[in-house]
Amino acid sequence: MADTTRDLLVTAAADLLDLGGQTAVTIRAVADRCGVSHNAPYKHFAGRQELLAVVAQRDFEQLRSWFETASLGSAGDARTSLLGALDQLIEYAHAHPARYRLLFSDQSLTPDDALVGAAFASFQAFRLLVSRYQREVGQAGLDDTELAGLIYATCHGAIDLHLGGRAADAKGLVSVENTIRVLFEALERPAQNP
Amino acid sequence: MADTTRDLLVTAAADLLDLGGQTAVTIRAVADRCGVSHNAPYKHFAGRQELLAVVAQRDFEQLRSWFETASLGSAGDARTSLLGALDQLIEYAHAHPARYRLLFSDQSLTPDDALVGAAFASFQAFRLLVSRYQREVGQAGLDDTELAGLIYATCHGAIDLHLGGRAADAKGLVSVENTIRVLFEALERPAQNP
DNA sequence: ACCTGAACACCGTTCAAGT
DNA sequence: ACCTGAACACCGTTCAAGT
Repeated sequence: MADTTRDLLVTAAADLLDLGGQTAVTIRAVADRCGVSHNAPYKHFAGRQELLAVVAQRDFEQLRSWFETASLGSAGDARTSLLGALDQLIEYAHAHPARYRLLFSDQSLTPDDALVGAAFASFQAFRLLVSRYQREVGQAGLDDTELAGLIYATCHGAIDLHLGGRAADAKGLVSVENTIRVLFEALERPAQNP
Repeated sequence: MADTTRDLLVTAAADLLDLGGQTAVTIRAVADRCGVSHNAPYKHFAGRQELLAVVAQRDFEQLRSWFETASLGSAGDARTSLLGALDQLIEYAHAHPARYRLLFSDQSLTPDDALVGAAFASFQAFRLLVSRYQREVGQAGLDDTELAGLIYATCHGAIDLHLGGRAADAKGLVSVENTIRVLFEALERPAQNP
C-alpha cells in the first residue's frame, strides 16, 4: 500500500498501457516515468514480462472484486446481476483496451502461479453469477459451467473484435452490448415461448 | 504467380509467423530468408506493417474461397455446410495461430482498402452460409445479420481464448468445437422442443 | 537492499550509392 | 527497376560497480 518503487513501476506500466498500448510499455519508459534509471526495474522484476504479469494480476483482482460485488448487490435478481457484471467488464475493456487484451488475449504473457490463480478466481466469481442466473431462469438443458464458458467466449469475442476494429454494423456487430442481448434472446427463447 | 521477390517476401513472412509468431517476423529475418539484404523489402513494401497487411489479405482470400466452396458443396444441407465451414476456420486457427490473430485480432495492422475489402468479402461468404442455415432451420425471431455476428463473435472468442491459453476445462471451455456445439444447442432448442 | 552507467546484440527505418 | 551497406535511434537485457 505504501508507494514503494515496485508499486510505482506497476502503476506506471498500467498507465503506459492506457496511454499508448503494448508498444508504449518499454522498460525504459516505465523507469523514466518513475524517475529511476533504465535498469532499476530489473531489481524488482525479472524482466518486462514479469512486470506485465503483475499488472495483469492486479487487474484480475479488481475484476473479481466487481463480480463479487455484483453477486451480493442485487441478490434477488440474478439476471440483472449477471448483465450488470457483463456491462462492467465491457466498460473496463473500452476504458482500458490494452489492459483488457493483456488479461484475456496476450500471447507473450507467461503466466506464473499468482497470475493463474487471480485469473481463475475472477472466473469463479463470474461463474457464480451465471449459476444463479441459470437457476433463476431455469434452463435445465445446459451444464452451468458450459453456459458460463459460452457467455464468456461470446462476450470476449465481441469485445476483441471491437477493440481490434473488426466489428462493423454490416457484420451484425453494432456493439458488444447488442451481441450479448442477441445471445440472451436465444438463450431465453424457450422459456419465453412455451 | 511468378516467384517475384515480392511474392517470396510475403511467403517468407507467413512462414515466419507459423514458425515463431509475430515477434519472429522481423524485416531482417524475412529478408534473410529470401537471400536479400535487410533493406531490400523496403523496395517492395512501405514497411513491416504493409508487408503483414498483404499476408493478411492473402489469407482472407483463402478463407473466402473456403466459405464459398462450403456454400456450393452440400447445397442440400445448410446446417452441415455452416458447421463444416466453422470447422475449417477452427482448423486454420490451430494450424496457423499467429496468422489467425493477424487477421482477426491484431491491433498494429493498419488496414488499407485492399485488406478491408478482402476481409469483408470473406465475411459476406460466411454470412451467406448463416442465412441459408437460418432459412433451413427456420428461426424467424433473429435478424440474420445479427445471427451471423453472434456466431462469428462466439467462434472468435472461443478460438482466441484457446490460442491465448485462457481456455480450460474448468472454465467450460473444453474445445472450440464444444463451445460451438453448445451455442447451436441453445439456438436450436425451440425447434427441437415444440 | 537498492540503484547507476556502460555495453551488447538486436530492431525498424533512412540515406546515399551502386547496376 | 532493383538492390546494397553504412548509419541512427531505439529496445531488452547483462555486467561491473557504487552507497
